[in-house]
Amino acid sequence: MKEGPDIAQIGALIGDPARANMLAALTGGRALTATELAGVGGITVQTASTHLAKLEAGGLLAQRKQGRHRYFTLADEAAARLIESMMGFAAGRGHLRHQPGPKEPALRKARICYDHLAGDYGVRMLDSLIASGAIDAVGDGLALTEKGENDLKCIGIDVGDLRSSRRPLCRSCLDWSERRAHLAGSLGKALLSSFLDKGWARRTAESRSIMFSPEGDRQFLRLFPVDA
Amino acid sequence: MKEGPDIAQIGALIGDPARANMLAALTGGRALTATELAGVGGITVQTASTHLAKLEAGGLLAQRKQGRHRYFTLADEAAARLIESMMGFAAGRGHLRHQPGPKEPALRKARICYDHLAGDYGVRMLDSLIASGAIDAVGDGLALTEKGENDLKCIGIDVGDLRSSRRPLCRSCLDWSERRAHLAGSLGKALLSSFLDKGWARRTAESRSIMFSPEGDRQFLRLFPVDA
DNA sequence: GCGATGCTTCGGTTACGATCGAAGTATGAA
DNA sequence: TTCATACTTCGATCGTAACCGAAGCATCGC
Repeated sequence: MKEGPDIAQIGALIGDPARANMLAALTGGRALTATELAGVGGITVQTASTHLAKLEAGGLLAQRKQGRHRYFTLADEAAARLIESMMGFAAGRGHLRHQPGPKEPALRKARICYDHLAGDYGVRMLDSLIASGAIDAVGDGLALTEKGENDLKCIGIDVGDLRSSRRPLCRSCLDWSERRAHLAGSLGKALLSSFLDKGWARRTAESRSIMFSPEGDRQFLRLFPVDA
Repeated sequence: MKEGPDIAQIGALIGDPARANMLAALTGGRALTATELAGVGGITVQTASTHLAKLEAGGLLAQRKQGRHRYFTLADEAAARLIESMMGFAAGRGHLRHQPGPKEPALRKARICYDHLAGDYGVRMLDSLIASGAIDAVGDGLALTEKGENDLKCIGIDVGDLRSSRRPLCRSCLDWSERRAHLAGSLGKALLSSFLDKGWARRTAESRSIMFSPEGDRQFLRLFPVDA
């Protein structure tokens, strides 16, 4: 007389309105912080925190700690498909909205994140490096390929030097405006430095935004094309 | 600032353990009565009744009243897929069992239901008629085709006579042992009558079971093959 | 070091809904 | 008709979990 309880567990997780709103907001594929998700759910951060812990324990969410933020995403492809199939079933009734992100366009386009490039351009750069085979995305990590090492040498970056530091060469960093990964690590730092050195871009005094010159813009877009 | 509430509603419906057990039991595709579902859920019939009403209102279940029973099934293909995708997601954890049905083998094989054939043979007959194109299953209803009319004439059933009565020619009737549909209506009655007339089968005195003779059995199985 | 921010944990309140007993309705059988 | 079965509705109880205020960590920026 024993039953299959797990379907009830999953259902109950999704069944709370606040949690459902959070999950729906995450189907956009972008990572959101606990505070943002609290807003989405219409609850306080304390309550959101307990909800998020339950969702994570239930295998629906994954979190990624970054500084003092915690970025939450749907756990995996399967979780996303489950949520979407439920939204599909509920079609004909209520809808849902998104909630973009950032404020200043300049910050959104390109800015500094510790020591590397973030924003639209940062995301674009990593996407392009992966697409060209310069970087392998293995699971959550990033690895420079032999081809990538050669490509970088062509634009004046000697990876050998970077390897000597004990800091990781490539690290993936979650972008707070794009909510997708960009390149961090010593290589990310080196790339941004090279852009600044070449005069393609400069830091602004008061803000974190990076201003690309017209020529720098052209070079950057040529070097890191997006085809998709 | 408005959200998409329905996913939470669906989740909450599935999220209750008793309801989840009922839904899981119904993924077998067979219809179950409220009392049986109460047993499945480990609750009393009163509680089950309210649960079933909610599930029906939520679009997950459909019910079919038959005599003093109410047979519940998953509402449709979409509902079944949703439940199964949730069970798939919850895979690796709890399982579920089935709960067959009937008692006496003779009743299970063939019995009378008002005036037509029920049980394994009744279900088999309808399946075969549909497979051969004699009957079209359109939605919940059944319709005799031209081919079917000719086929029936060959075995001595004149459909013209049956049409003259105001009783529906074909009706689908839910089978309490097989939990699948068999053929009722005036055609169902006529078919059973012809079996009895031919001496293929006879009613038993004390029970509702129908006893097929060895020869009748052979003829019936030849006439209504199952290929799948 | 300091204060500010982002998030979690703790404690206590509150509300919702699952549950069942009892009574009511519908159908079938005798 | 009367009784039995299958199910629903009503009413009341009770447990669980959502919720928030306050306090506790952790991290960042200075």
